[in-house]
Amino acid sequence: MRERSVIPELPEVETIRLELEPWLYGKTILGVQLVDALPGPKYANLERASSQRITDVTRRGKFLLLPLSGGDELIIHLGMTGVVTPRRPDQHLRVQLVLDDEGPNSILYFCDPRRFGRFLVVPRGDYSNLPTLQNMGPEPLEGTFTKAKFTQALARSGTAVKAYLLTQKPVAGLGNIYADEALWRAQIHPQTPARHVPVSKIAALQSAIKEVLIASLEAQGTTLNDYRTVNGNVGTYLEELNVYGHSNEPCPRCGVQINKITLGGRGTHFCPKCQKAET
DNA sequence: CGCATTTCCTGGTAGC
DNA sequence: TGCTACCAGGAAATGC
Repeated sequence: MRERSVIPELPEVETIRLELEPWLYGKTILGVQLVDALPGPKYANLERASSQRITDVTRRGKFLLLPLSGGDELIIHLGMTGVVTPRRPDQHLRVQLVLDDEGPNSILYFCDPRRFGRFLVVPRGDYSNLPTLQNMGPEPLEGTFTKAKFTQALARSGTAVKAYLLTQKPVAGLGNIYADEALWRAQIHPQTPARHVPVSKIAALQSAIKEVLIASLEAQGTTLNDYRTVNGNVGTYLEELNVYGHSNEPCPRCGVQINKITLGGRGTHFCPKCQKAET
């Protein structure tokens, strides 16, 4: 297990899931403690995890879902800065899970400097207190992400397509980085109302989303800052980003300067020439 | 109900 | 150097 600094979207969460699986699968939780965090909805029912066995390590969008043997489910969302690690962090420790494991991996630490993450227990499959998970669209890399469903979802919203992608409703797992990258690939202006995305470009957007996520998964995600103390691998997709973080640099496709605007309160990067507004 | 805006939170950094 | 001000953003809450 490693620590890493990312803003976790689907590729980063899946990379983390792949590392967690061999560690956590089948382990029993012996105890759980909240540390430097107040009880509340972000840590709901955590005490229930104790004495249950982790029967699977799965993911839905950006949520890690760990079904437990007693009929519950442990849900971990990393937010912006959440880290799951067997190494005790120096600060910002929020939760520790004691596992029936010997040696250096016997405690799982959840560290979360900005406190945007969540670490809670629900009855298995009961997402009524997690509306984003409850209303989440299809997994982008599974067969359920069809052109027909995607077209219908886009038609339902007049919101700017970038902001709509971030709701997780048309498709799961996109965050600020990959939404910008996918729209650039498909040559769609981020401000275009979702239902005005030309029919001729919907398939391109669907493909772009899959391509960007697959390429990032292969690179083990994007690591945004230059942690020098990290041991272990660091996602390298940062080098392959075309627009995110590239404002005022030339568009790799046409050479025109990349613009940065605020959309839905989020930094949004696009090429004003390749990505024409549809209004 | 639909959509836009604000809130949460703190490390990093720009500017003085 | 040390201070202030501001920026980053996933999801939920709030506002209209």
